[in-house]
Amino acid sequence: MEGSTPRGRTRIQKEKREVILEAALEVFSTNGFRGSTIDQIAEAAGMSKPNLLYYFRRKEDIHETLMHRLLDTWLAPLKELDNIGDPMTELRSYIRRKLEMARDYPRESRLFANEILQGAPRIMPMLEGELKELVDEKAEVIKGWMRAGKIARTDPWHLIFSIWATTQHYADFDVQVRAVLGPDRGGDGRFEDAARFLEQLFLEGLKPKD
Amino acid sequence: MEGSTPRGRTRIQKEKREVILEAALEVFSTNGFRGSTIDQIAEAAGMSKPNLLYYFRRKEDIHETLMHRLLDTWLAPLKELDNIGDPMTELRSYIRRKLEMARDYPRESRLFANEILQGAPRIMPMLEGELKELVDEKAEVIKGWMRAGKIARTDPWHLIFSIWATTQHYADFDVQVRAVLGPDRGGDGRFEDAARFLEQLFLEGLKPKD
DNA sequence: CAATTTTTTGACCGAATGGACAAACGTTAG
DNA sequence: CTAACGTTTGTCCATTCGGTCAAAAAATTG
Repeated sequence: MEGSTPRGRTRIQKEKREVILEAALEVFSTNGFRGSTIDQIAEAAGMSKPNLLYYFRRKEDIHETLMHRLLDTWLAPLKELDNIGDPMTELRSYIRRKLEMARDYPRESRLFANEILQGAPRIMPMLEGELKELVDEKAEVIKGWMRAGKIARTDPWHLIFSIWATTQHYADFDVQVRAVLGPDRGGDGRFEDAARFLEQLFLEGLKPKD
Repeated sequence: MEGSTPRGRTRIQKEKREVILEAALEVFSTNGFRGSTIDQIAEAAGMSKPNLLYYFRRKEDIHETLMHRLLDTWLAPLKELDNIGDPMTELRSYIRRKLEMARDYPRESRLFANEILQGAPRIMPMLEGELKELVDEKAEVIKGWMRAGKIARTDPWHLIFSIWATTQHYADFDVQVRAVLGPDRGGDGRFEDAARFLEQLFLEGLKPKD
């Protein structure tokens, strides 16, 4: 008597749904929505296509579930940006957190990038609603820092964009970064280099003028 | 007796191929390679599918032609970065040129982003060859500026990445930028704001320490 | 164990897709 | 006008894809 799609009731259903979402994240993030097939996801999840469709009735349902989860964790770092504490310290840790997310959750970053690239057909309302509100709110915080002379005066929105762009670049354009840097700097060296550079760029670039 | 695919010989063939490539750029850049269909491209080009296939035998041929052209124009700004002239001026105009390209050729940017996101299956050799060489060469130029005390010491590769990331962001994530900024700042206001912000960020952030 | 419910699968379907082909159409040169 | 060549299209085909369905297999419950 529940919804026609099996809701995560039994233990086995919850587990299988997780397996599917994990597999779908892998597939969607590298092939995009239209470029991914249910068969691919099913194979990556180690089950047959009809079996997968028993847990998610439509391909879109998987994608939608994935996107909803994503956005929660994705915006968490920005939500933590607060005006309790030194502005420079706040910014530094925001940048670092975003960079860590690019390192630890590159597939989520690519999934998001794919969606935006295609014109954000499925999450436009969220961008214009939830996201815009959050960014506007944080832009106000940053403006406060500027008025207090704690950081240089500049456009807070574009500041946030540039932090997004630079950090997510290491997830979305990973193959290009690897190709250019070569196999030399393997492992975490690359991450630390990027962190050091970005800290310097943003913290020096935003030093108050007097 | 020429190649089996009609090479751009007659005037009409050159024209039609251009029409097709223009249409394909539009379609590929918003739907990705796998997400685009020959029918879509044909319709956008105002011709039937078999007619399109008369000029390009396979879907991949269109994409390949597009990617080759793209890379030439895409790397042009970086090639112009030279050590004849003031480093700060050089950097400023490089940033501006890249930003102008994001504004004037967003589809090309998205086409490239799509390809990289999918793991760059078709242009990997170019990334590891041509691109890496060019970047290494320009990194050397930038290092020279650092040694001469003209700009702050930092990692030149990551500097280049961050310029790419921030400027291309305005093309690749355009819908997100629009959604967050709202309809207010329409027209070129947005572009000028971004240019001002990025100039400030990079030029202040790279000011030599003494 | 038997009854009932949940999970899994093989077979199937209609639509979309990349591509082939031969016939028709148009254009131009002799 | 006609032969030759370049261009266009309708039709067709094999494959892939998203999704259905009934029936088998497990698991759960009494």
